[in-house]
Amino acid sequence: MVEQSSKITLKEVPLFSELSVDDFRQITALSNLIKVKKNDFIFHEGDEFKGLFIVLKGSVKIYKISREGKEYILHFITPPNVFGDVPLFTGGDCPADVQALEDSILLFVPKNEFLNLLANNSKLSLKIMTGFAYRLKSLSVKAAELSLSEVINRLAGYLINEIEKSGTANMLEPHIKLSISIATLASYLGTISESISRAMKKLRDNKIIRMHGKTIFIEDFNKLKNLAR
Amino acid sequence: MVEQSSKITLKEVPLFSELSVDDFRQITALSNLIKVKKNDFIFHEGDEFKGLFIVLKGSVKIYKISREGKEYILHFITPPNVFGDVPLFTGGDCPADVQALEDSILLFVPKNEFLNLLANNSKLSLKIMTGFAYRLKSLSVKAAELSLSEVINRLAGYLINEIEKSGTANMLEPHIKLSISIATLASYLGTISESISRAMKKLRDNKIIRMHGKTIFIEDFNKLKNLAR
DNA sequence: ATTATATACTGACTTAAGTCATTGTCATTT
DNA sequence: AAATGACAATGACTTAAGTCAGTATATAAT
Repeated sequence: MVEQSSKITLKEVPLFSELSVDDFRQITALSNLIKVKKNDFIFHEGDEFKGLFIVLKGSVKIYKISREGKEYILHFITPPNVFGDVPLFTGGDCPADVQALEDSILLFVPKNEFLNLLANNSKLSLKIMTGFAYRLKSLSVKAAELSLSEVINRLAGYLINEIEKSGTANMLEPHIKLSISIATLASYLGTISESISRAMKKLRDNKIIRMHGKTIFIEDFNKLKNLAR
Repeated sequence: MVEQSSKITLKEVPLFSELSVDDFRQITALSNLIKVKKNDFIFHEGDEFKGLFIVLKGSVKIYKISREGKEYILHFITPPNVFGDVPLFTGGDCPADVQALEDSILLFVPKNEFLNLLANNSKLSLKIMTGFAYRLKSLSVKAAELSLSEVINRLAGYLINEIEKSGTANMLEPHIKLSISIATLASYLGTISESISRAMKKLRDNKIIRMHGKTIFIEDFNKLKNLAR
């Protein structure tokens, strides 16, 4: 998920690919590039909402934090995707925390600029709607899995997804490189690192996966799919 | 949540309130009214996606079901709201199950009709985006709560929300009428009816709520808020 | 009113997964 | 090569919440 970290130029941001020359000039004039280091916070839940961000390089996590400090990661955002767009429409303050998972470059677009752009650009609207729709779909699955599936099933689901993104799904031995720590993966799957360790061990013991460092080889894709439902 | 079941006419559907006379005529010509009885299924996960629905009267639940038959309710939809709009943008089949919670009247709009309408109507786009944004926000909270909070905290959060919707939040004793069964509420909160019964009992024992049949009176709003975080 | 059927509540028990503490394994620096 | 620090794995134990079974209380039907 974090591997595609090559830098993207503004013109390559799909969200902006259909803008008129004038609109594009306006956006570049009013937006600004923000460089953040690994673990830097972009904003916190409850902060005043000022505008949206596009990830050009690196990756960030969008997450909620409990009173006791436990975190649940809603989304990982990688280039060339957007975050901080929801409050454009709902109003209110920042609804979650955002932190950089690695050194990253973001483009910040002030909310009013973006809304003006949106009013006159149906293609931009369609992109926002489509992005929202995909996120709703993935969040729906995540929420349902938290309620209906056990840790090992959620882990299996995550691995299947990553395999599909990796393009190795049809190879003899599909594989992925884990680009995040076990603890981060645990936060994303709504559990703790120990439970992920134990679930991974079960998958290894049952000859469903094999691990070489951070690389996970899928030895039995069917069994894994079956676990993921 | 289900109490506002008075029937809404097509002109009163906010989604359509800004349509031109021509567009409105077109929509009414190509859409159709569907009457469903309590417990009727509107569609199932995996069914071919044909278009979206607007709830004019009654209410439906959007839910996912596990292999073992346990259900998790993602949303309740009441008038004048929409469902089945996500696949318009993501493509693919119906992503969840939908069942009527009571006798209901729905308006069905075929997907291509709606997409045509959308292409020439920026106000309609804005409404869709806003609806998506609110749903993303509420689903984010639901998912995070499943991971970070216990049953009693999620129940407290639900009660707070219902109280706020009821308009009795500032009365001496805020109250709501539970319009759904304990089992349905449990599915919405990602648990089972027994656990909701026990959580309710705890709230009663601690003098946070009092119950008269289906009506719940909040005796200590602050304590309830504190439980909900 | 009386029975029937749903829904809700309660207790006893089990289990998945969390907590805590310890040890093991890397990767980086000196 | 040794040492440091971060991350990962494992074992022992606890706990929230699930399962199962039985009872009580509604709501509806005769």
